[in-house]
Amino acid sequence: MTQNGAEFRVAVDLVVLTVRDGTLAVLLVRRGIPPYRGRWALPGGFVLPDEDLPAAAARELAEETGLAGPAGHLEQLATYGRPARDPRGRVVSVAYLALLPDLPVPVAGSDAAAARWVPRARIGALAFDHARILADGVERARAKLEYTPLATAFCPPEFTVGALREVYESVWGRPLDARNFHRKVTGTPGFVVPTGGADAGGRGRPARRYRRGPAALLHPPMLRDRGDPAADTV
Amino acid sequence: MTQNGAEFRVAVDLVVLTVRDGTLAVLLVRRGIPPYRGRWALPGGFVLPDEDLPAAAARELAEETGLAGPAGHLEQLATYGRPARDPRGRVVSVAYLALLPDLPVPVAGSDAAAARWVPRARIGALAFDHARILADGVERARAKLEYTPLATAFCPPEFTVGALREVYESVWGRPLDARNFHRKVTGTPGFVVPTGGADAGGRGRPARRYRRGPAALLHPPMLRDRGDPAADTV
DNA sequence: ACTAATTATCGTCACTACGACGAAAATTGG
DNA sequence: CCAATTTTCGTCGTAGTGACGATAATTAGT
Repeated sequence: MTQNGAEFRVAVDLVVLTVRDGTLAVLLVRRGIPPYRGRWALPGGFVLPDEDLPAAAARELAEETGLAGPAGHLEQLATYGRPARDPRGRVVSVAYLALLPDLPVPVAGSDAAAARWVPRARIGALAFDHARILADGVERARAKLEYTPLATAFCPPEFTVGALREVYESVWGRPLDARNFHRKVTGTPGFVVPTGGADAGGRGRPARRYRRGPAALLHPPMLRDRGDPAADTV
Repeated sequence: MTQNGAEFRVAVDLVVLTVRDGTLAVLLVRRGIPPYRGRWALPGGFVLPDEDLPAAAARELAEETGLAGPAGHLEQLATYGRPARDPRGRVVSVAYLALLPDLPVPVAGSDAAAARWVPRARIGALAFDHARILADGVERARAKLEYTPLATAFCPPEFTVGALREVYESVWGRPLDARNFHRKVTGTPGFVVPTGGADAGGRGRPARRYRRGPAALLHPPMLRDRGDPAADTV
């Protein structure tokens, strides 16, 4: 045990995901200052002296998206602290994963430079070790769709089974059978509850609307086939 | 985004688990200095100025157990940073989860005060927020037994199906059917591979010996019933 | 208005996996 | 030699799933 610790700065970085136009998109900001000036990076910033970690993550999320309400989902992802990960010095970054519905288009930088939704397939080099953090975040999201009703965090409060299926397909990167998916979602207790309304205006038969159900875990889980590791277009 | 971060100290704390005598046990140390002097705590310490986080965790684990080799399992758990969690000041702790076979009895403090395996059911109040960290670690271990071959990390290199079942029963806190467990373990591709040897000396029929197989994930997972939330004797 | 295309929803069927349990094999302890 | 114990192999009924057929309810096109 070391008696006295060295001094570090602590940051939070956010992996903010949404589903737009049938693909997984990530919220990125373009850095306006060195290091990595001009490079795309995950939104984030330093933790304030008396600020709790989840509060810091929520604050950064609100600053970057203009969203404050309890919509979506926010959870701690992992912590990254390689000594050389930040050229400014020893910075330990606690990464958070946020899942949001598409609607709240990021208010282009209330603070930082331009913030944009970037489809995951078109992301190039990122600043710092953010590529790794992003990869970990996407994998976490993919895994959690299996055994939690978290996919609903990508949807507005009311949604259709088809919209929920689009979330799964976008995040997992593979098509699902609409009929089996419908059976699974409506048959798993507590996953979704019907609101009574219907969703007119679409092309085909109007779909019933649902809200997120009370279940915290899906039983049994909805397993993705890992036999054929999804063609992951990075 | 905040321009300059405040200064923090960064620690690693370890949730070290093993299975002894059919129960889950946790490695604890008795604090020799304030704060919480005399209280039991998770082993841990400050990260060195140029040390990577996994390296710090591995170092503390080696210091506390005398174990250096690649036996067992070590993974990052979560990070705890409540402003008031340490009376000495702002300390952010990155917790790691370690799973070890029973054999390496902790060398009673090469550095800290007494280190001991404590059965989980007999743990009282812990220092800092270590009770919460421990609870998170146990839940992580429980969950990972479902979909990974991680239970083998609690076993020596060669083990029997019965020993592996004891691990599951100890960690989950509920009995499993020996016949169905045997079918599942030997039938899941890559979970375990037979070594050819047998385990004489026990009471009943000698059991075949196995090694950990190449699989990283179990397909399909071995789900614990969550219907009846394990009588968790805390 | 009628038809084609489209999407949602309901059903069927075969197969896998699992829980509950029987039974045989192979040992130790008395 | 017998009882107890533990391992290992089977059996049976049921739940869950993938593949896919069929029907319902709408929009787009002619």
